[in-house]
Amino acid sequence: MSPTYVDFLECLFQKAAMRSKAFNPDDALRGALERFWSHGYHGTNMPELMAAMGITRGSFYGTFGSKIAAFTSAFETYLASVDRFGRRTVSGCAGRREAVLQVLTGILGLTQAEDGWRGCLIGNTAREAVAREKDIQVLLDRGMSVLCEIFDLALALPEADAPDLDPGQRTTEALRLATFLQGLLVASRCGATEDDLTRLIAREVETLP
Amino acid sequence: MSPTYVDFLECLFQKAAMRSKAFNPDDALRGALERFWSHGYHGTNMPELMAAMGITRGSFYGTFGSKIAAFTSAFETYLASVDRFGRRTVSGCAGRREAVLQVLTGILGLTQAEDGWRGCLIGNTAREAVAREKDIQVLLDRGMSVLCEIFDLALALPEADAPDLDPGQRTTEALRLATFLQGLLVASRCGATEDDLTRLIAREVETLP
DNA sequence: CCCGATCTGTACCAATCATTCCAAAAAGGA
DNA sequence: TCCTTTTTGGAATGATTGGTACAGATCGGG
Repeated sequence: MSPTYVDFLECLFQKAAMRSKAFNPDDALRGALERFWSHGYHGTNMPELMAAMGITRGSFYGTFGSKIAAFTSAFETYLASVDRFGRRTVSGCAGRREAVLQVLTGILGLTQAEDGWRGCLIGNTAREAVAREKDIQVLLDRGMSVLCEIFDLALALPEADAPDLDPGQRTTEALRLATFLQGLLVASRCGATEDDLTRLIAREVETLP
Repeated sequence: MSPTYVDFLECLFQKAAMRSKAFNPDDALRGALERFWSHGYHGTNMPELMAAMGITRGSFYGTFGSKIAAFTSAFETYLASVDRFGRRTVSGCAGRREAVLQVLTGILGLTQAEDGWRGCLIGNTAREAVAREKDIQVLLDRGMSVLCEIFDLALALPEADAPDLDPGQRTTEALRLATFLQGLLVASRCGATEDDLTRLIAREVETLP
């Protein structure tokens, strides 16, 4: 009997007695994200990175390949999380003002760990030398798009006593809010107090069309 | 005749046959600023820095002492320039809306060199690891204050068809504008087009109280 | 002219960078 | 238990970091 497609599939999926990994790559990636987020790409060296990931050299290079590759993966994880977080936040709100308020304070809250030093990984990376790399540039553009999309979703909610926004208006406002959010995170590292930030957000929500 | 105060002054100012420097320290500092501005602190190594300053190792360490000291001086230069630039811009405007528009577009213009990569040295530094240094933190706070002060000055101008702002209102609005400006510069590195930025600024000026 | 300070360039320092190699140890699958 | 894979950790890679030391060339002031 000649070998069949089933035999081929057997070969395709054969794991050949592979020992299961002792660490969870997703957990390790979350550790990497935590570190890159609070200390940046250049501010993280390999010993620190691998300590944050809970693995050693061999496992790191065997699984992730290089520092920049690990960063890219961690960045993707970050974007996916922000996206989920934003959508969940918006879906829990009734009106557009409330949604914008919740998203702004929510993301600002995410960034306040470590004495407000984490900031937003997108904005942080945008200022780093590594952002000159073309691959990273693509990630940054995607990051800003994710933020804009979330605000766009928030602005699509109806608001009592105010007419709905048309798509063009929404796009501009969404970009403005994403931009403002990035500014907030810079301000938080330049002496702005918690009170300042709250006041700025409130003012922003009030003047929303 | 006993030595007099004049003799002391002579000693005080005596240069002891010191040969005048062949380079202008201010020019060198401007070169350092140019480099730090576009490439950041960690993105600039000593050969690159000294090349940008137009001097060699001996002169550098003899005059500026260390990389971080040179950065600090360059940062001061930047703050002084922004301060002068902002005040001059405001003083050339009649109304508060015009002044804010001119300052925003003016500073944004400063930052657009090198394919928009320079950004604002204040915001750039805030995202770098070196910002954890206490001395640098002080500079950052001062930087944000300078920006706020300029916007405060702009907002103090009268505007036809709108009541003057009280000082408290001015302070909040100034912080908001400085924050927004920092966000603009992040956005400009994350795929926002020239047109986007112009639209954002216009929207900001329109909704000014 | 001459003394001393500045400039130039090279060689060197120890530390750190990301990365590779390897051998021994540990552990899961059969 | 045996085999294979993964993990571990030390050693070493070559490149680069900021900083120092020092020679000789250069030049300005007295």
